[in-house]
Amino acid sequence: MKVATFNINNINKRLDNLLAKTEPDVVSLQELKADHEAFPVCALRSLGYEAVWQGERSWNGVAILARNHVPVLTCTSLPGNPEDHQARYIEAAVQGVLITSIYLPNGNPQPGPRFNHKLAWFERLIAHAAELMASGAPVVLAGDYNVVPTPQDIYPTRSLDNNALIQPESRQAFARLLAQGWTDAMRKLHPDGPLWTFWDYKFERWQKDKGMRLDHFLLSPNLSDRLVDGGVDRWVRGQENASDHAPTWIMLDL
DNA sequence: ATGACCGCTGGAAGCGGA
Repeated sequence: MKVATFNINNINKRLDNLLAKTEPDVVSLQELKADHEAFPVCALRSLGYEAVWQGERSWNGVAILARNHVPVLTCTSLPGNPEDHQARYIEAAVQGVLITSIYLPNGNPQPGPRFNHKLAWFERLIAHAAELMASGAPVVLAGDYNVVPTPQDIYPTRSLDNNALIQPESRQAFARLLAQGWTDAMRKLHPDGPLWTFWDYKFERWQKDKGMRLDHFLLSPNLSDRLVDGGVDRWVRGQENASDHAPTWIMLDL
């Protein structure tokens, strides 16, 4: 089973290049930037994908696609705060594997209320992940975590010292999540070196290959030894009208 | 770095993103 995660930065602007070459079995999408009714159901179906999604006007939006299968929806929001109506979490089962699409709040500027919101959201994710772990189900926690887990996951710079993505609190939250027993799939496959999944639109970051690793796959213990391959489809970031993220994928031998 | 990008809304700049 090939699973991809992709912050697409508006699904209706980038449908053409979404699934063309890599043919993943499951896709976790973030930043649909589409109202619930504007989700391109028919276009995706013509490409062979069924979907579950949570849309939102203007911002956010998450989806899970499956090729030749209908994802079995289990959750359309992260438990723990009934007042949180942003579309940042969806969860579904595909062929017996529980898949998420996580779009964790960015948290800038830091410090401030937005950063506090990010950390609070992270706590809810940690609590929900603990329940998923305890269930014993095979789980892939896929998504855009908006966290640079370690210094090796970002190009050398001091200009982002105050950025929410690299703060100790953000990194500690990610580490606490991992400590439940999850495996950081991409780092397991590629222990050393850059694994950028995002390059800022500004300042020629793509041309200079100054990126960061924000999109992650966390695997439950019963899936970690099923992991056989994974990578970043960097070529997608180099296309015209690209998202500022590149699709990231793993292969599980089930 | 006092940062030049992109997409959103509304119909101009301002916000959010990371």
